[in-house]
Amino acid sequence: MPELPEVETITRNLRPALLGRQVVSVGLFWPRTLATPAAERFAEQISGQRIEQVTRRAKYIHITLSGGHLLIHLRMSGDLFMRPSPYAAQPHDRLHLMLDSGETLVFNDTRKFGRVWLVDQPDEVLGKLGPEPFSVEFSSASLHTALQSHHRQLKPLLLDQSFVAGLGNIYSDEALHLSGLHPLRQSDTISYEEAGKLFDAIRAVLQTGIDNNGASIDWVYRGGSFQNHFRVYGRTGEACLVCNTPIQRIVVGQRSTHFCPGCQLRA
DNA sequence: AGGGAAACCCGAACGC
DNA sequence: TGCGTTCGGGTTTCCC
Repeated sequence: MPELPEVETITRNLRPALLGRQVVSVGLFWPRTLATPAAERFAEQISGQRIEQVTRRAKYIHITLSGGHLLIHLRMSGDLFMRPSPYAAQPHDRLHLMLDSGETLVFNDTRKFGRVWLVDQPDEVLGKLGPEPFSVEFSSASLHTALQSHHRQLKPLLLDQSFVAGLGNIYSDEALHLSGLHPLRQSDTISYEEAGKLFDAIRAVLQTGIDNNGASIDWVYRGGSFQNHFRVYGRTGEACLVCNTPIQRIVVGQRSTHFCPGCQLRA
């Protein structure tokens, strides 16, 4: 389930194989993968375009083309990788982009949640995203202000991509534990000092994830090792690494939430 | 405005 | 063993 560190890793790995290449042709095996535009026009619109930039914004992979922008969201089970052409479609392959390099960019997605956009303006897709966690716009002070401006539980707020962009279920749980904050705390009760701890924790868990090439969870994304550093995620009933209290699992906003009742007081 | 639920999906895990 | 059921995960959309 690619979150920011996993997407960062995938983007970094793909960039050298994509930069400067031209899209020769397209294979589309699950039309609903295309969020926009219409499937029948996608191939003709993207063919012949050159890849000028490969970056990441939140959990989106942003491929700047000579005449547009390709945005890819892997959602739960999506994966993106290069294979030598010609490449016969494998189970769960949704989209192939054949490049002039003799390689094919493969979008494989078991659960069909992933989406691809081809737009003129990236903001059509990225416009509502909140601050990038590592940007200068995101600071201890801005986080505190933003927390004060809502009356919401911390966990769902961290998952809200318009609040801060890129945190998923795993990294939210990890950040809350690292900062010692209960997932059900109301955002407007967070002090300036606590906001500072949360800010540091968000950056720390994401950076550790990136340093470990992301986390290998499920059978989908592989390669990273951050799962070996989880403090609470998936450790229900196991001892907290800080205070030995058994990690508890609750459901918040339909999402499984892991926390330590010893370190993360609800007060 | 916030929160709950459903929808989109499928393989793994579980229950019998 | 084999079947049916439940679950999880990111995001959007709808409803209260």
